Amino acid sequence: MDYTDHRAGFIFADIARFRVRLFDRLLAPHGLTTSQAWVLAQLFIEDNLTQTEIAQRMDVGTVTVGGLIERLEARGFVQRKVDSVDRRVKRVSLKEEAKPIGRIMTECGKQLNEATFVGMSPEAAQSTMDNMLSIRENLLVALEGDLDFENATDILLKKERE
Amino acid sequence: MDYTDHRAGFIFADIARFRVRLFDRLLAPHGLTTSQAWVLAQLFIEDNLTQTEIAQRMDVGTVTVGGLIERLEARGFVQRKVDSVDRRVKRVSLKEEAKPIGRIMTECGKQLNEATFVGMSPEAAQSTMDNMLSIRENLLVALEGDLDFENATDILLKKERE
DNA sequence: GATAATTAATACGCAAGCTAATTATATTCC
DNA sequence: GGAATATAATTAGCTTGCGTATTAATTATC
Repeated sequence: MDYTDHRAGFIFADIARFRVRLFDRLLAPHGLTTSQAWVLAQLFIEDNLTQTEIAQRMDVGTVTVGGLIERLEARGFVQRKVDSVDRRVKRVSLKEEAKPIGRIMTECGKQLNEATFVGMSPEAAQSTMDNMLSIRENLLVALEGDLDFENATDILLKKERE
Repeated sequence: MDYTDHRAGFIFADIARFRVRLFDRLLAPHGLTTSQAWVLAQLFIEDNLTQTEIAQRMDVGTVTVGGLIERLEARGFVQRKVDSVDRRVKRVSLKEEAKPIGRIMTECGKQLNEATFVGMSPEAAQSTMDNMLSIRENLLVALEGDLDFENATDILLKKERE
């Protein structure tokens, strides 16, 4: 399939959806979803973060993070405490119950990655990831670049005039 | 970043999310969302499909497709008619109002792909898409393969016993 | 020191994706 | 022919993600 093919665009979405489906399956026995595990992963990297900090690191809205943490709190994995200095912020910290989850998440991630790269050489897998990283940066630039996209309708009209 | 890095997993999700955000922005002036455009794309390829057929082609549940088509119908882009032979099925067809949307979608997709592959050689872009296609197939196999994943907890316990 | 602007979190609503359960129709198998 | 099975679509409920507006608290400005 040519990479400019319009169907190519859906491959990115498909892969993400399929990976979430698989990871959800792997995590379900432990009462976790993919996104919730993602939040926990942030806290394993650095604990006691603000909700806004977590949202920034995940490139997601504060509202979304708020909901995720609410469910994680209900399941007893994390706790929220109002910051003593700035009473607007709530700091999220891992509870003891969450500690064993870390290794499970790592193991599930490993299995998912194995399934993802089946039949590919380590070199091919690595170069794909490198390119994916570039693509991610490109998209971030496009998103922050205040949408320098030209209106599609305008372009079409212009073409017709030619 | 090493491709076995656990953060690598989030790149797939990030790219998909970012691309949807951008595509939604491009389509918003035309009253369409990314997923709705995806449905229309199926109908441009072949019109008068069953909801189940659309769901199969999109690798999505029939419920999701039902909702998407309901909104597309409300916007006047498609219509649903009960099949004359089998009254259980509803056939979805494009209305005249949807026809001009086709070229707009193509143009938006082109812009999105350009933003995606900025700074990459056509060869790199093509090989990335080839690899992505393999990955997509791998994940489909894993999904349909009735979950041959071993329970992560069991694996961890086994390792501890060693 | 009061007022304005900023910031953190939340409430609310929409769209999308999933599962499970329901309804209506077809098909298959005694 | 009639019961069991299968299929198409829908309903209802959950999680996630986004946008906008609101509330509470802090910081900046005059």
